[in-house]
Amino acid sequence: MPRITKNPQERREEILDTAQALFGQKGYQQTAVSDIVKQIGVAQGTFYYYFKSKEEVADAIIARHLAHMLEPFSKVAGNGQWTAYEKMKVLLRMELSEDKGEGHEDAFQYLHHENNALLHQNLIVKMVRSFAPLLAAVFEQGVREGDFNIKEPLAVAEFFLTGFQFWLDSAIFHWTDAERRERVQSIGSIVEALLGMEPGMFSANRLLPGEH
Amino acid sequence: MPRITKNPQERREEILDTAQALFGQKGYQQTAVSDIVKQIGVAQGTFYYYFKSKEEVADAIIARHLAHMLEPFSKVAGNGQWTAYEKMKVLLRMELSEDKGEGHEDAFQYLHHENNALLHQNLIVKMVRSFAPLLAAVFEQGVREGDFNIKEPLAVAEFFLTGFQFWLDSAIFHWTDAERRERVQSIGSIVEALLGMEPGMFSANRLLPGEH
Amino acid sequence: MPRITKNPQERREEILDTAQALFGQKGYQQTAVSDIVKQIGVAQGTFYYYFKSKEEVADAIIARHLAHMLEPFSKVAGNGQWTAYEKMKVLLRMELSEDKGEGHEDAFQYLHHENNALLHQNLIVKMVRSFAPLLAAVFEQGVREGDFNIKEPLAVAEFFLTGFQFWLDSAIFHWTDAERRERVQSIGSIVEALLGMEPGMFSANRLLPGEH
Amino acid sequence: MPRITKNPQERREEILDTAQALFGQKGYQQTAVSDIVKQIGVAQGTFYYYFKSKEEVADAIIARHLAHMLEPFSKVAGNGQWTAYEKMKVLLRMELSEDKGEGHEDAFQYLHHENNALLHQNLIVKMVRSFAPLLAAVFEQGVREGDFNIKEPLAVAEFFLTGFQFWLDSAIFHWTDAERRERVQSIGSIVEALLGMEPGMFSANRLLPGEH
DNA sequence: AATGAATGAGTATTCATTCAT
DNA sequence: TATGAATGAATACTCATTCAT
Repeated sequence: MPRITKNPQERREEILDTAQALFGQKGYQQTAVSDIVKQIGVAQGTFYYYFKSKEEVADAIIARHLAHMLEPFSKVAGNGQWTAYEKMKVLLRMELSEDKGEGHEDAFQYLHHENNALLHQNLIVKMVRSFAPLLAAVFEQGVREGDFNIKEPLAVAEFFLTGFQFWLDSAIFHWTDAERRERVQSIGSIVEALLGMEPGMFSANRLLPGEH
Repeated sequence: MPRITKNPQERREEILDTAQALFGQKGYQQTAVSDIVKQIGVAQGTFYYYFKSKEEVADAIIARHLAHMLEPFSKVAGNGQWTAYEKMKVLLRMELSEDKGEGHEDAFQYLHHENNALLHQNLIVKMVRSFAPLLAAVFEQGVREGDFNIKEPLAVAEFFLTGFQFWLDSAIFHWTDAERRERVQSIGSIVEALLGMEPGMFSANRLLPGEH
Repeated sequence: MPRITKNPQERREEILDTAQALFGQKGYQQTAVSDIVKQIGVAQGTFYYYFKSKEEVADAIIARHLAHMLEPFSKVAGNGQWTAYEKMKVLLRMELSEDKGEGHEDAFQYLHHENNALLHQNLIVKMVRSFAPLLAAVFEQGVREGDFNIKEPLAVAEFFLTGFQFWLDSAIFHWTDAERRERVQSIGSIVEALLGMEPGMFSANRLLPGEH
Repeated sequence: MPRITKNPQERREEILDTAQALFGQKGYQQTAVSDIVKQIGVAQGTFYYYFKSKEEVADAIIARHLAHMLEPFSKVAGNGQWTAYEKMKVLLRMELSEDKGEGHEDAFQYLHHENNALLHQNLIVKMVRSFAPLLAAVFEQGVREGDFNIKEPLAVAEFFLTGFQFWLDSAIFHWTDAERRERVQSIGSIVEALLGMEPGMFSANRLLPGEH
């Protein structure tokens, strides 16, 4: 009831953050707009002052998420110092680690709610489309450096990202923890094959935490 | 109003067929149970006499679809005469051909309705889970025959099926026809890499229609 | 909560009656569908089982109302015994009397709620369109009988009904009771003029209650 | 964002003009206050600085419209030179002509949007109330001049204006163009009857464009 | 085996209006 | 004069499912 005016930027983020949290707890469909505004303590209309629809919020969250993921990925992929082989090791480690850094694992858990499958699928599609060109460039670098042996780097990048993201997604495949771990163990040799490398270059013990 | 009694088997199929047709026209969510029964000309209650829920119908349709696809796949994979290399060529051709045989292309178009993404995702997951062991056996055969060079056949089979099914799905990736065709062209060399084969063994002209 | 099944005819009327009563108390727009079903004691869905929308209910009420009014009107207009002059006297008396018979004055009060102006306007338009041909036939009869002198009976009938219904409608013109009474007094001489009659044939004391 | 200060008179008119234009395009109810201010390029608050409510704007537009119509009407009705018969001919011609002069036909088209029926009805009621006394005076003049034969000139004026305005309104009666034209043809003889004149004095060819 | 009337939970969205600045 | 962020009330409609017959 008391009218609290905020910096529009701030208010927008506030709505985004709250929506994201609730989507994670109850799923997108199950979260009512009224849930969101009640939690923030603003009027229903305020929500619609900032976003045209509930869907637009979901899109904005995904876009934000995508940007968050793209940044470190492109930093590594575009690094001028490293060899392609080193980049791949880093990228794989990044993607495979459960812990994405300081608290981010919570921030994006919302996608793993089983009611968010569609949202999730859309995110993966967008990721593949935006990461693939960067990854293809790394592949090409690797070919020039003599470590990779590969034709059609862009197609392979897309195929790999697609398989990687969907296959290892427990929310999609309903893997148990053990099942997922087994599959993570196999990723190394799949990458080696796809990139035409010597076996063992991406052996699990070189990829998983604890290695250096 | 006229009460028409039918053979239960027949009535069940009638509901399944009608539901499938409508899912294809409007999508699963957008198809109301009332749409289905109205089209058939029976009462709402009749629907629930045969199925516990709308979801059960979707599951039944998917199961039916899965069975339809599994049959030719396992026939090829389990064939005692062919080499693994021959089997792979046939399987790839089967999956890549737009025309899945006698009229079936229509029967399963329903999955390509953009509102059926979730149904579609579920089908792919089930396909991967049931096809992978068969495909892995073919891989192992190929290794024994000296044509394939591969470790962890089951993991590779799963990974490949996942990538293949999701990546080439226009309803999921929103590919244009041209975009999809490009990607189909690249599949051959991806398979060669994954199976550790000589380049060119699965070149597009050996896979696509017209080759023998 | 107890499920009470009724004869569909009966249930339909029940909804219509309740809606009409509420429209009269609060106006069409101000009456929520939930108000209607709560009053009856059925579920929201029951309403929509019988009517596609709230508007359809309003239309049905108006149609019913129109039928109720058309019946006595056409009985008089089509009577084989009376002269046109006698018919006109009876019709004018009917329309001018506040009391439309056995309790009907309540039943159709809903239109006079100021929030029902649009509904009301639609009803008048429909009335004019359906009464005019009957009235024109009476005019023609009067001409044949030598009492009326009139060209273009249909146009005059439409014009007269329109003027009559709108002008004397207190909800539209916001007349006070006194203002309306004055105007009712003048109707007789207007009719005389329109029908080309001798003055005094429809003098107020021949039209209003108390006369015979 | 740039704050543009204008002459208050000007700004007020700007709002009125814009609102009128939008009411004509989408109807009163369908036009949101936000539509109006967006079109002008001012803030929501500015609207409410000039008008207490959306309804007040509608009232102001109608009042303006009424004034525009009243002026020529009263000029003719109050003219000292003409006979009542001449005045009536001019007035009828004015009202029946599709083209109300220099571009005004566009300015008031808004009323003919079918969603403005209520606005329209209100305007007609106000017109009747303000034109009737002027018209009654003309009737009385005609009686004195021996051309009209009429009792109760005010009542007849009100009745005539009401019938005329509602009956010939295509937005209210949903007349087709042809239907409306037929009715316009009949107006002359209705006026003759109401004013107790000789037939033919207001024959269509004396009223419609082309006559002098 | 079939009917069909009845249930009832569930919510995104609009928009006129206010008010602190 | 003007801004624009914030308010908050208000509701028609869908549809999967049930159940008495």
